[in-house]
Amino acid sequence: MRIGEVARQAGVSTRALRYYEEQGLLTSERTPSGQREYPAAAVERVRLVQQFFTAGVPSRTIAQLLPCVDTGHGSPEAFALLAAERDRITDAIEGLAAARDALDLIIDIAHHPTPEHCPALRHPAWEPHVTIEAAATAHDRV
Amino acid sequence: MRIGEVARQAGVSTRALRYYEEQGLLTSERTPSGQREYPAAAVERVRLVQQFFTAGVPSRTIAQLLPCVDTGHGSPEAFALLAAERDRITDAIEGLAAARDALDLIIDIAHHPTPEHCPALRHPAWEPHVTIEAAATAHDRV
DNA sequence: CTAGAACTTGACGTTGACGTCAAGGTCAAG
DNA sequence: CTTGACCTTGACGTCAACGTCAAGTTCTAG
Repeated sequence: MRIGEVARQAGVSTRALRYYEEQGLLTSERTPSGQREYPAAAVERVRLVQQFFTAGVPSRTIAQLLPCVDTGHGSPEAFALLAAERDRITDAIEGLAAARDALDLIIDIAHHPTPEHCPALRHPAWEPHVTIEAAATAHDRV
Repeated sequence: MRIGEVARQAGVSTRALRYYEEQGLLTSERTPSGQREYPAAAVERVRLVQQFFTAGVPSRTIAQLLPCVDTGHGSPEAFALLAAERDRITDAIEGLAAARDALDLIIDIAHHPTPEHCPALRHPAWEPHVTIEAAATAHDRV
């Protein structure tokens, strides 16, 4: 496979694939003319890399994790790195869940015309004069 | 409260607070000499903003959400925005969970010296020659 | 009154994962 | 052989959420 096909099947840009290679996340053979040639497994590889990027893992860290994926074992340092990333992701999930709960609360309040039945959010609420200005500005923008 | 105290209590930098104000996420009174003066509720406000940033909500979107938080109700567009962000966060959580599961699987494999008992991950694995190079490079770095 | 901590605006720097344009070489079809 | 899709390297642009420095003003403690 050449780069365009991998990009299509993995759903990323060719620029991204060259960037991955530059960062040591992906390798390629070269044809005599210099074009990159990938095995079919490259598509799955790219999807895995994308998954890590989505999880907020930086490329340098991914480059350290991938050998463990390939060999199926790792040094103690790599193992610690794996665990640290896992914990970091767990924390990130909790942060996201908290934010979603906050949004759900806001949605719930906004869904009922009488907001005073839920003082939990209104207690630390903002000053009224601020609200009015901000609401007006937002109304112009939305 | 002045800006330094809010920053300390909220656990952010003063630069961040000025940035929030610049982006319309935070307002302040001014003393006659021009210094910013915040109510105590500003700390909670900043924490909420931080929570949204953690969830990956950009400042422009937060600026559109906050009026709903303040007033307790929103326009249909704002309501749709709330729901869309909630869904986006839900998807992000799923992505994170998937990445964490992938890491857990890697950790599990790396934890047992015999990786062949789990062909699920090794099937789409990378070419061996790539693995060796990458592992050596990673060993140098880790 | 004076030192120093805290504050102001303004402006440029940083980081990461690419986008995008430039200026070409390569490959398949007709 | 030519056209057009696809590929190459190189280099600069982007965007967001601040960090950081500059140069000056203000508050506070002694």
